[in-house]
Amino acid sequence: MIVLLLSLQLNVLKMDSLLSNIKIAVPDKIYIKDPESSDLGKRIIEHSIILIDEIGFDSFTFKKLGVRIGSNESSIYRYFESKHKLLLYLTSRYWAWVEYQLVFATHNVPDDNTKLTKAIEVITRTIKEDVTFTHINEVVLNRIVINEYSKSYLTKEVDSENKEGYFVLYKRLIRRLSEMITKVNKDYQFPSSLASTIVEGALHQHFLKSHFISITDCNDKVTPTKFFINLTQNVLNIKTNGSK
Amino acid sequence: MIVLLLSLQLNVLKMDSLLSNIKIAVPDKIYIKDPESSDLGKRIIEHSIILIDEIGFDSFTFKKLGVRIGSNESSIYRYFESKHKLLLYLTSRYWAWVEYQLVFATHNVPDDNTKLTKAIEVITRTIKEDVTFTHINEVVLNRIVINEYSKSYLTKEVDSENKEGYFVLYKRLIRRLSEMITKVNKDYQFPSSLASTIVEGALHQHFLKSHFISITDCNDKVTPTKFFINLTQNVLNIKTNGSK
DNA sequence: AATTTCATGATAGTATTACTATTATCTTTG
DNA sequence: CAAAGATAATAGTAATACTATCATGAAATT
Repeated sequence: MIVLLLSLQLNVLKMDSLLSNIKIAVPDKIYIKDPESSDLGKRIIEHSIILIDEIGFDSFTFKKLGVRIGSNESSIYRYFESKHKLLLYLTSRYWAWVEYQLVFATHNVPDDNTKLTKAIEVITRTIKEDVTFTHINEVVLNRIVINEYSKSYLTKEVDSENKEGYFVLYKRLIRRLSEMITKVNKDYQFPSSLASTIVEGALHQHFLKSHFISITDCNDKVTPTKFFINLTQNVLNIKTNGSK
Repeated sequence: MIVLLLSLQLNVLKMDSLLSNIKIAVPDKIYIKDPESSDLGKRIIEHSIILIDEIGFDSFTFKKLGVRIGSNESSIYRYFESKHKLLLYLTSRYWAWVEYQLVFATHNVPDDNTKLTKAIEVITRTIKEDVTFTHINEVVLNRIVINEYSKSYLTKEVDSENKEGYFVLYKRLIRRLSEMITKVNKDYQFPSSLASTIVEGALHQHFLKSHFISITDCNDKVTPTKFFINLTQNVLNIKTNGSK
């Protein structure tokens, strides 16, 4: 596992203490050659995100990406053995980034309930701006996750790929949320299912508000965040106090 | 729209009254030629369900299906213009079947809360036996929906296909559930989002309990049904009375 | 300065997919 | 019995998802 530094605007000290806690990493078997290790690799990541967003993962090919970045199909294959692995890589980085944001937003928050609420906010919000100034555009990557993430695990190879560790980031984020739920209400019987429902459900509600508005209440004003915070508060029997 | 009779063991009178209410139908543009209208058509449906379950939708091809049913690839193309349309057809029939079960299980139930609970049971349960004795195996079809349904709408063509009416059955089921939620609690602000979360979330929990057990509490004893009934009761502030 | 290494590029090739088109054959119905 | 309609067989196409080989150019090593 290679530790992957996310360049957020933090001072070094804070970053260090956070990183020692969470170790953001992408399982190294996902790629053949680390795309962060070269200029071409970074261009592959940057433009694959843009291309997949534009034409959809199904129509996306390494050949088209090659044309886009002025490079050769065969060169891209030296980094990723298939477009499926590329998707796995991109979405892993997304979940790693969300986990980082979650740890950052919730550390040093003393009240467990406020902490949970902040966690749900981070997980369910619409990403509006490209926070980091790297080759990865989080706004676009978020759209890809909404539109394509399910395809990365709805395969006949899930079980073997799960064993290889390709979904650790996703699962760890959900487990983190699950633990926060349990801290707020020790007697609640389904913390993991609630957590996985929030993470998956948020993606789904974001999708619905763009394509199936008749089966969601979410829109630009009523956000998935509001829906899931309200839901969680009710499910865990939290008395809403006046404070936001 | 051609009305599609589901051969359940019901007396004709009851069936008539139910059908007049719900009109179970598959949008006819989904297929080129109605597969119910011929023996070959029915074999296509029956064995496509089995084959997709066996090898997964991604590896499924009309050529392989042709070999399986001792027919020719080109003949299958006379019924469906693509395997994507076939998926749309199969899943539409699934949702139509669930809707039918839902209407059947909830009609004449006077108490709104009991009605909602029964509806959630129908939507979230594991299908254990092949109820009908047609060419469609609902147990296997249910597995296909769990593993492949998302792929039918996570495409660049969703909006145009939605306009063509390919997702009406799915949306109508969710709207039906949404209405039941509102009847139980008129003040609840997110009935549609709750309904879509239950339907999608149930599929997801079923998937998780087969492949990612560490992020769900569901298993053979703790069913997705229990989780979602408990969740809904809490979200809608329903006081649990002793009666089951 | 020569050489080895290494990353990338170019080209070719393969099996499969997702179809379309045409023609032949077989079955049903008038 | 003939015509119509359904199905089967065959061929063909462009694209996909790769693999393999060889060339080139730049950087690092000797």
